[in-house]
Amino acid sequence: MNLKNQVEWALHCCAVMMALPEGVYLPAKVLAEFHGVPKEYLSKALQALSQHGIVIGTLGPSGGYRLARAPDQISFLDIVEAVEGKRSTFRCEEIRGNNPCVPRRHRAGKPCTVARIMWKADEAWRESLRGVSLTDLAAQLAEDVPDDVLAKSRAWLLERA
Amino acid sequence: MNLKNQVEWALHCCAVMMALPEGVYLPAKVLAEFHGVPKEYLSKALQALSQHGIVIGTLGPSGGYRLARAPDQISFLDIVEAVEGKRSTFRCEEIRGNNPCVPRRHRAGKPCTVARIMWKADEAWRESLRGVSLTDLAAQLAEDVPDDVLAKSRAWLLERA
DNA sequence: CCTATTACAGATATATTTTATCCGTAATCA
DNA sequence: TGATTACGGATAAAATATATCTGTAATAGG
Repeated sequence: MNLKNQVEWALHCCAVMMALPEGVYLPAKVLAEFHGVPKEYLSKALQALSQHGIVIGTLGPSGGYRLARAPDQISFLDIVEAVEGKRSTFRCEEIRGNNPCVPRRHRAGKPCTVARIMWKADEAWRESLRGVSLTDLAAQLAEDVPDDVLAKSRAWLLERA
Repeated sequence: MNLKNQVEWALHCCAVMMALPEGVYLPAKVLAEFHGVPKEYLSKALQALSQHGIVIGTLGPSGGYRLARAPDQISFLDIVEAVEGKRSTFRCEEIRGNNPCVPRRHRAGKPCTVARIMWKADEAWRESLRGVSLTDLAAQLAEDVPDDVLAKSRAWLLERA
């Protein structure tokens, strides 16, 4: 079980887009080159972010993408769910219904006990992601990444925005 | 991103094996029929549980599987990891290394900031699963499942053990 | 000892999902 | 008008999940 690599790409793209001045858009082509990933496929992830209102895409020359709201209003969960979907990682196939001892009428009732436990763990995962905003990420990046790399990257991106 | 259906099967099988008296083994064939799932493929999951020391498999007639330790010593995480593996759901492909502004030498240092956050969420998921034992599951099942279904199921299984 | 039954390991096959790539369209800016 | 961009849909290739099949070794019971 793996998350799509698009999730990683989307997160890094959002991190990068935080550096954009007001009204400036970054083309998918530039984001793809910066991260060394295929442009066409990355575009699908960016479109998913756009459809979920996390980024804004504009057409034409000087078009591209930028964040749709302030970084502190965008959580990791927003981004992950936009790309990966909101469904739980655990699919309950209701195999308890195959128990030869349970009558067919017994359809209703609570969801499966096993599923409830798995879904709760899934919610813990989401809760953890919900608690981290892009602002939090920026703060961590400021600690982790050397200042010159940060500055050079900003310049590189703005040249191409 | 989905967990394997074998995870669901393995959890339900472990739930069922709690009902076994000392020294009694339940064949994969019976577990498969009880849950309405293909025997051959279920066997792979049971073998994974066996390899990880969660169940014990014995050969020959009257052979089969039983839990390797007390139910309160087996967590959901044990079972899930046995079938699904211990690797994080988030694969970091180190795309930060593709940044054209970062020199090649810069290999070392901390793991990627984005990855650390994703791995932390993964750990929250595991922590949640670690906190639920088979005993906890049994308690919940006692509440959720009607007594007669529980009794009939036990009888059905023991007939075939 | 013989036979039926079982777990187990490995090879193979099928289905589904992920990972792309390609193309046409519409919008936008110079 | 022409270059550039996002967007949507179709298609293709690769990886993974979902099985199935085979043979082997161990074991209980006759």
